[in-house]
Amino acid sequence: MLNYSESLDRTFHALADRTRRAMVERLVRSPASVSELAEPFAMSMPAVVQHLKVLEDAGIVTSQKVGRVRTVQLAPDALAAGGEWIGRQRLPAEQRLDRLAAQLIDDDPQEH
Amino acid sequence: MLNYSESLDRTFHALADRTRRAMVERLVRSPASVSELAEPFAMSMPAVVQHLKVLEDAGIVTSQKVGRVRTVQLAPDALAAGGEWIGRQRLPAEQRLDRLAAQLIDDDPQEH
DNA sequence: CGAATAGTTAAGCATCTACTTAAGTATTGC
DNA sequence: GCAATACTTAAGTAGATGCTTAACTATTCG
Repeated sequence: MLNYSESLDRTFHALADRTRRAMVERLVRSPASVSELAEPFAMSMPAVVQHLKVLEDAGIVTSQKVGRVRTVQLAPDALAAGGEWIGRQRLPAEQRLDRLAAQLIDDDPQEH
Repeated sequence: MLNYSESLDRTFHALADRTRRAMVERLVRSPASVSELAEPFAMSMPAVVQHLKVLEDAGIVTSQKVGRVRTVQLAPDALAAGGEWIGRQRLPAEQRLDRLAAQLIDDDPQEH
């Protein structure tokens, strides 16, 4: 198992490339083959496969090959750790506003 | 102004390094000088300054120099765009669970 | 079987990244 | 003024990254 920091390194590094983000956005809709994922990009097949490897090493996608087709899908909670890390880095001022908002909603649920 | 994709590139790239993430975590507590930020790391001052430049180029921190001291602080909503992008990439299955949870809370606020 | 399809492997290359050391420039305190 | 402090600038380097082309393997279809 990877340590937490290394895992965040890989997650954020994987997301730091627009091609890979576009692949993730596509995979939110449904799983896809490597060719389907390659189709929108003016890029060789090996390049696409290398991007997929980065996503897979980061635990963002999983894949399995059936026959000659590899199907790639988003891992459940793929981006949870990254999202949570970001969520934690809020200025105290913002956190206070968040708590205030949460409290208003809690106190008076029928008003929102 | 940068386009959205380029801005996400920089944000996620900035966060893909544990040294820079540690700096962000430190800055959540309060603004700090370059030397204060450098202190936890076994790294030369120029290396630290280069990391800060990456964070600043990504819009995650801002800084200004007064006298010989440069003070660095987290930008308000520094990570908002990155957090929102991640938030959007949820499998439909997870989104359904989220909506279910939200609905349960809305329907029955005193029960949680 | 033989051709088309889907992906894989290997090698090479320009550029970027995360450092380093060395030398410089403003401030500030004595 | 002069030394200490707090950066800053410049130049260099090993290794990672994002591609490429070429050649290969496995599977499916007619």
